[in-house]
Amino acid sequence: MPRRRITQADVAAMAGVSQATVSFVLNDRLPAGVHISAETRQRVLDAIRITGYSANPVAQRLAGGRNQIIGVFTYEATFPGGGRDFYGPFLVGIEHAAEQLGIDILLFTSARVVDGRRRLTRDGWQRLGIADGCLLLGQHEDRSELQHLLDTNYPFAFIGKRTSEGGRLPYVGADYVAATRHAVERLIALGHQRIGYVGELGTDQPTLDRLDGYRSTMHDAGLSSRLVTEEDPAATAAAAVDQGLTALVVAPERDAEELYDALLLRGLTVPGDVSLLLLGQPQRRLRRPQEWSGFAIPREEMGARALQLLSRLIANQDLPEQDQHQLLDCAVVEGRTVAPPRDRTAPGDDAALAPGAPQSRAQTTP
Amino acid sequence: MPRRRITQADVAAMAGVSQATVSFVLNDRLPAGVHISAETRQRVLDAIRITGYSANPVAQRLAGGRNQIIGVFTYEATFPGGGRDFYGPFLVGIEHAAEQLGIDILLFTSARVVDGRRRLTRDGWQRLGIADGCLLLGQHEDRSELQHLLDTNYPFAFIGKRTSEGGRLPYVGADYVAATRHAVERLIALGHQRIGYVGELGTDQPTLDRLDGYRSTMHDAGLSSRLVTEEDPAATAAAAVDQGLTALVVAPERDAEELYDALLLRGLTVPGDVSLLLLGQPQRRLRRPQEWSGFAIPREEMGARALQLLSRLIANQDLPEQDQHQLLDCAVVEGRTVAPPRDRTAPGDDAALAPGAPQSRAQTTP
DNA sequence: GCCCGATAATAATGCGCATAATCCCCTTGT
DNA sequence: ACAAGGGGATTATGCGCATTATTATCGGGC
Repeated sequence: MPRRRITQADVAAMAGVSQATVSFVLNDRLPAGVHISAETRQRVLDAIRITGYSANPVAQRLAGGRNQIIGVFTYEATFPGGGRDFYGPFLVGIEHAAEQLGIDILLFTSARVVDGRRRLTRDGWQRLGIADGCLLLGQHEDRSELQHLLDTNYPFAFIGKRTSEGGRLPYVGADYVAATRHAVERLIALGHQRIGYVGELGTDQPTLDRLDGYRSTMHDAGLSSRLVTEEDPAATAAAAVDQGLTALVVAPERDAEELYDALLLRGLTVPGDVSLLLLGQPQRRLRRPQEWSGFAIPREEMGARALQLLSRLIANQDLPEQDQHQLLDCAVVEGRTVAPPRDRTAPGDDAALAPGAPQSRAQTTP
Repeated sequence: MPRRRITQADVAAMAGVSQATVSFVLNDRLPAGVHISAETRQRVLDAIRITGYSANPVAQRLAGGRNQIIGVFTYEATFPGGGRDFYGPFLVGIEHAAEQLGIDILLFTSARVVDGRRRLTRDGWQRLGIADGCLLLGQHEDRSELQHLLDTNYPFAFIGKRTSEGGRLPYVGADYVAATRHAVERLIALGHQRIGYVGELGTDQPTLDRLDGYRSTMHDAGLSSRLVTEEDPAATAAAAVDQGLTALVVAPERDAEELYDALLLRGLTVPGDVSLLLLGQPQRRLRRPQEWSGFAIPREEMGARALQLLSRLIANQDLPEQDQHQLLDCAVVEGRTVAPPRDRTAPGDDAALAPGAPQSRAQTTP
């Protein structure tokens, strides 16, 4: 173990060539007009092996090269509210892909948090430059920040579908439309007709997609959409009762567990009287995630795929459209909160319950 | 938003000074012989504010400065076996502290994995140089790698107690000795006398500390130690029965849940016939962590404290001994797998169960 | 009147690498 | 015999910053 780190100059000296030659051999790319003979090339490679040289990533980067570091930026401040449960799986996927690609991950934890979201201001921009590119995570991205990324041609990719900026934003997302569609179809197949959508009418992409999936599926089935937008779980439960809904698809931003409790309080059983279907996974950890019927976002795979996408963006200049915008399927979660509607069978007819459905109310609590 | 990034030279031009002067003002440190007047200083500061300058971390680092990046290196390959569940909390703590200190985190996911553990070879060393310092995580560190770190005076800190290298290794660990001592005392206070230690006799620090805590506490109480080192859960259960043990303290490397099942298979109830106490937290996620009596390693706090320690190591040259070696207390987990020994009460006397202990075998399964 | 020291700042250098610009030599065509 | 061209490499430059060495000015002490 030498005291001073070995540089290209050291390798060059040993091989009897110039530092530039070493750099050319390493990058295996001859910038038009430069020629290296096979023999020289081999001498350099030998010297590299003998000295155990490896490039200094800092210098590499400063000189305008790549350094195999990819940044991860989360718009949401991760910690308040245990967002780690939600974002963790993405990171796991990212790390997994990084390991395979021989890439290091830089977490931009230093970015200032303003109004509960991280901002990419002044030093933020500079810090991005450490990495070859950056993965962006979270809902509330900032338009001007995006514009800057595009302007500077800095490689980046989103985790989560993005349609703004004229489709110029590369992303790997989850197919909420199809998943929601599938969920609603599942309820319809069981015989439900009065199916409500519980959630707020935001303009974020997941919400738009879920609403799209819900509305179009209901429409195709000749059923009418019923949106329940009450904030309060008790009010939601009341609305469901008033409208005689037999099933609810619930946006994960809503407190599903509290809705469940509110329904029980009103004397309704789940899924006996009302079926509940969760459209995704909430930020908060559920007490018994497996019990909830719904679908699961393939978060680990999204992370891994996003890193791979970004890696290719960095290598190639441009990718075919279908690679830049990837939508992954969500896995169906069977769960125990879905059953045929009561009104199609004799009241109290337990045979109508889904297979394996629990018999007592206490055990049903997901 | 300027197209080209603003450099110290830009700031210098605006303030009508030299680039070096800007650097001096920024670092607020005058290297003996250099003087900056208050007026000039202010002009530079103004220019910095106006231009929105912020340092390029890459250049900073290349020039031998600090760049507010701290590396995290995990010896164990994180993924196989869901180590994320175990290492995740450390990372959460690290991130939390990083956020407060304005530091970015670099995960060395690129380090080659050999024999299931990451190695800090060739390019590993170079890559460490990106960061101001590095946190080391995991059991199986390599002596020669450590030596290199010490030789090169590279700032680092361990998460987890380290006694090798003559106490020259800074760490933040969990106080396994005290926690185990406390656990055993808890059993003794309940009336247990035949208390066994289940686990292998490794030479890793946690094992040594747990054994130390166990042995010394037993000795102090005038009881004799009984080590059960069988690999197989069934064999362990058999040994426990043969020796008439009424309580087992279990190293988390052992499959506690399978031991539990094996005891049930032999007709013993937990905690009715045998109390179980888990000495820490297993890598694998338990089915019902809260049910297990034992103690919890303050992993988030360890991560945070380690980052703070490292940050201070980087800033100051040397720290007082008690700051370099920190042991944090483990939290007692009440759980439901501990009760007074059967032989002190009438057989079948349920009053001997811990308060709130479940009545049926099925529900007792943690 | 001159040297010394303190003050105030600048020029110069190097970190390790990528890359543009340049140079040398040998072959080929005319 | 000489220009043209291309293979084979080198030298030079700059990335943005920290730091060392150097320059310039001014006020006192003798």
